[in-house]
Amino acid sequence: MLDANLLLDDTETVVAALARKGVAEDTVLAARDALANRRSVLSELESMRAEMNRRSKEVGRLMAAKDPSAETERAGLGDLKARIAQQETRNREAEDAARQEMLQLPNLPAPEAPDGGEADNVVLRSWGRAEEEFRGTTYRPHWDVAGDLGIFDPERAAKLSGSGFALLYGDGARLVRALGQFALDLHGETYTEVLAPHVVRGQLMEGTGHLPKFADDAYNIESDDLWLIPTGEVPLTGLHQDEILDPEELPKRYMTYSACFRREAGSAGKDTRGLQRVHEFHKVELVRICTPDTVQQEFEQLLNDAETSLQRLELPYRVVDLAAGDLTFSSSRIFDLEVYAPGVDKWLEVSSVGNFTDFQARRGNIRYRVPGGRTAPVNTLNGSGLATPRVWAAIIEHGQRSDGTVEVPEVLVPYLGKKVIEPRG
RNA sequence: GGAGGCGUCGCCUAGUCCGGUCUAUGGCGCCGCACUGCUAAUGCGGUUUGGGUUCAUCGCCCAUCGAGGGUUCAAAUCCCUCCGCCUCCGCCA
Repeated sequence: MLDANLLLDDTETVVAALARKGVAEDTVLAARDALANRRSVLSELESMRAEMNRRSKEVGRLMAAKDPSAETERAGLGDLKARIAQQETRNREAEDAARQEMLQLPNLPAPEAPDGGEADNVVLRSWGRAEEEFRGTTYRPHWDVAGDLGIFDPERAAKLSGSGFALLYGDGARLVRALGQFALDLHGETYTEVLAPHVVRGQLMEGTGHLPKFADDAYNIESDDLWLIPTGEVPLTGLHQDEILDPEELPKRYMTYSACFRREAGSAGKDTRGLQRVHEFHKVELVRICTPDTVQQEFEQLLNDAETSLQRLELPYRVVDLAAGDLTFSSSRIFDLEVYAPGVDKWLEVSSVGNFTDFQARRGNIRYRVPGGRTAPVNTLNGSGLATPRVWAAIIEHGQRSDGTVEVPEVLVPYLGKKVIEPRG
């Protein structure tokens, strides 16, 4: 949620900033007008209530004094009561309208984010072997390698749950668990490990910005009015909803290894082969909650943490600075980490490290006590510490050998219990 | 799933039966000031949250006693629905 006062007092700034995210000026102005209208309706309602409160107390005094005019005064309040009821209806409508408009507005992009859309994303740096070095050698896609090893079975996955689900066996399954364990151990010094529910209230989804606009992307359990989390970000960021935190206890750093559920509505058939895009996967998510004055530093550390995971796994990756028009709804700045997968010959997005400034904090009502005594929204950040399906695919493609076996990165050996994955017997 | 109990401004707590001086009591904690060589103790004052008005302060106004409705001139208090917690029973890993 944007700061209502900023939108009211400095509409031009908001219009200009959101234009970079592709939001039409009319949309912003509509929200501004809805806010202004709500404010004037509420103001009117409040003065009516003030009058009612004053005269009601007077009735009480007159009745206690046995004053005969009490009954007259009491009866005279009926009209005011009716007018207040009408104004309350108007106020409720104005408030709902303003809220709906505000929930539709995305976060402001950071001034430093590049202009333009997806085509204008900037590759900041690369790590590991260059893409060109893989030319001249034939790499098979992970679904072929893993299929032949007998550790990946998309056909039966479809039988169980429909298209877009994964089914892994033996070392394939164990590799997922190894990756999760590896990432948790790697980041355990910095982050508090959390095991949170995978099923949450809509309020939490709204807090992170996944609702109401993107309801079609998430799985909803209607019978209980609950949602399957699309990312561990949702419960971790939601931990402190409606709380006022002591600045002494900030920053808070949490991580969770969780399943993630995504309907991927609208993206069917696009780069979906193998494990590139699945409805359910496992991920270690990193979340930081801090004050605005430390957010930049926390952001850099978070990016560094996400990169460290890939470096330890010896996977070549690049850091992409997303252009304003390609930023997600709730973010102000995002650095994507993309791993090069030689089998599919593509850069796979494996982590999206984002700064959400106070946008999620406003939606989720997460505040801290400013030294002066006032409260202010905190800042939130998150990024994948390790997302298994695409990293899993990259490891299979990089480690494949001519005899069909797969050599895994050294750091995973203790977790997998072996250096080479061989065909399942 | 069933029965019962409970939910008050950081924590504990009074108030709810019987609606109006509740502008929500008291204690603890915390903040400020005074006293004091320092600390402690003591005294005085302040301390829910959100919004509005104001350049800002002070002040004033509105809402807020788990949430949402209802009754009433008036609701912490009466009625309804929901949520959460506790105890017992059932079921179960």
